Amino acid sequence: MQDGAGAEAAGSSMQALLALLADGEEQARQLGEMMADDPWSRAEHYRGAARRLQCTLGKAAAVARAIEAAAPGSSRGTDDRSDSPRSADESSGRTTTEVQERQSMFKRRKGLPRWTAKFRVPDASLDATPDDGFSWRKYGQKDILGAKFPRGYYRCTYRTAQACGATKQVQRSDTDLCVFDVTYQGEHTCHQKQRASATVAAAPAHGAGSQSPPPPPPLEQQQQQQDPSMMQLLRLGFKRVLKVETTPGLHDHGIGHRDSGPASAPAAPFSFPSASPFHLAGEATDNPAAAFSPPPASSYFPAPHPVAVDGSFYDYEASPVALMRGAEPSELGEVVTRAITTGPAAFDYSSLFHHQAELDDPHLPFPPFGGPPHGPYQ
DNA sequence: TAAATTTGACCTAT
DNA sequence: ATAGGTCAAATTTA
Repeated sequence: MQDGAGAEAAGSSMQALLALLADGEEQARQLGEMMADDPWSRAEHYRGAARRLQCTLGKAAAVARAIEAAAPGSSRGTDDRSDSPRSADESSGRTTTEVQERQSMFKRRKGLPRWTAKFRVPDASLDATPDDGFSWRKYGQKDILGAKFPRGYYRCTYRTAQACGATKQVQRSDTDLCVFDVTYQGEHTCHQKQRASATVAAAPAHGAGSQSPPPPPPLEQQQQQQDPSMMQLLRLGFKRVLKVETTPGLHDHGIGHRDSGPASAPAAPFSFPSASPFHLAGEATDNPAAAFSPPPASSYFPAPHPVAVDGSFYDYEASPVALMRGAEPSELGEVVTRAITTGPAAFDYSSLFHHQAELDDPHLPFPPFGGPPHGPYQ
């Protein structure tokens, strides 16, 4: 529902925003070319380009905020346009702005942190789904090429109520009916409390919730570095470099990043129930990648870590694994092992994760710092 | 009756 | 053109 006045006002701003974004895109592309053409040139070049890009994106963010303020409700958080009828949309009545809005929305979503987990249910015969204690709402199902089972699409139950953009995709393994590959995207910003008891939904058929908390990521990889918050990073002017791990064949870097600052994320977006129904599984069946995760995840958890429950397991995978699972390398971007911010205060678990950032622009020579370059947004 | 799921159409990216 | 992802009307469930 777009309110007339607001929408109009937003219209021109939107044009400006789009223009700025286009600029940013172009600048990023140029930066990428600079890199490609002259990989040995001095850092100043890149710094300058990065600064420009930063500036542009900062302006874009400002405009976006202005739009948001002018037309509240019309564009909620990550995505929300629940009521724009699509079927009836006069096929041609779409304005280019609408189209672009939609596109940018897609990209925004694409940029959300993404990680994968495997769940095992005790009984393959049941069409059970793993339950991690979070409340999800199924919004779609799709047959996937090459997969025996359809993939289920879920989003946080509180998506509209609390503008929580967390989503997940659940895919039953072709080979092991007890196993489910669950891909999470976006962190929970809602205030729902993760049910600690959640038993792997051995739960009969439907009902049951779903699962998956983005708990502690598998800090595999040996690398450990200080990972200041993104804002800090920006403040440092990209000085501090995150170690990026590239996947064979690729040379652009993806960097896990936190999308919009936890809107109102009070503290840790995720909580770890003292008794999670899952326990990390190192036995990721087929992938050698499992070899990467020697350090028992448990050692990273400050507190009681997941406990095994009726044979279920829960484990995180980093993109390399995903790669092995047949994902498109290009779609994976790279993995960035993020370090732990020692700051006890605002300890954000999400920074522990291996975010699988997916770059929209493969030319981007540096991490997609989605954050506005100017101070802490908000 | 409200909330959740199903399902086919629609949309975007590749 | 195709595959994957999302929407929303219809339907089912609580």
